[in-house]
Amino acid sequence: MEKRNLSLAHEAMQRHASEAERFLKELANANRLMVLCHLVSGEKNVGDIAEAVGLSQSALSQHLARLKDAGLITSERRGLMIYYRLCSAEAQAVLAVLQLIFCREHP
Amino acid sequence: MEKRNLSLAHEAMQRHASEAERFLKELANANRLMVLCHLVSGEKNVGDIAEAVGLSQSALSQHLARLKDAGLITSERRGLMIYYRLCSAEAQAVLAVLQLIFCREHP
DNA sequence: ATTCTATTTTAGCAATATCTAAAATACTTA
DNA sequence: TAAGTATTTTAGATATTGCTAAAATAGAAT
Repeated sequence: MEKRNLSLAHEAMQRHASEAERFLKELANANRLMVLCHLVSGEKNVGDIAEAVGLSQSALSQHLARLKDAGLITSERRGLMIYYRLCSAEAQAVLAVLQLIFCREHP
Repeated sequence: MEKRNLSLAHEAMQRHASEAERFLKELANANRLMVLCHLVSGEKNVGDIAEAVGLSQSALSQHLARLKDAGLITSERRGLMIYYRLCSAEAQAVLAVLQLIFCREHP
């Protein structure tokens, strides 16, 4: 039973690690991080985000689709524009830690 | 001065985001995450880690070299074996958050 | 010195990521 | 309905990732 427990623990660890990997890969990109940081202060439309982040609309749209597919953001159309907002508490938690680490005034 | 401040802020944000990206890319891999998690409980040699994580020594060695290069771990030879240990408070902080998110008993 | 054990390095390959440019879609307004 | 605006989708090019297999190193033991 010891061996079986160990391999069960190992499989659980692998499963958790794979989930964490999928999650972290969404964040591990400077442009997507900037998008998410901009969304922390409230919803924004694509054009506004593109300007803030400095990306072509097409490139940004692909990032947004990815983040939405991963469940980190949601979108809502109102008139011509489509507004995106953060919807993941987990992402917000990690963003907060990253901000402490990388966005200090005096590193 | 407004425009210049904005672009300064934007450049600072880009710099921070790029640093965070480099950091996150090191973590955004299930095998490296498992390595780091094993090192949280203290130093280990390569063979032990390879067995715990289930990777070939060569593949593991390449991951370890990467993590070391990124400043997340250090190594020390004692006799035949080389021991690795975690040396990044930042990595530990993020690992702690990830554990809360992904390693709960009841998700 | 030769051999053994632990680990690293190199080369090469298949899969993934990310951009640009061009075409397509969706809603609005004239 | 035609034209305009906002956004998405597709295609393709280039770079990066992460493995395996084979060769190279480093220190220990015989």
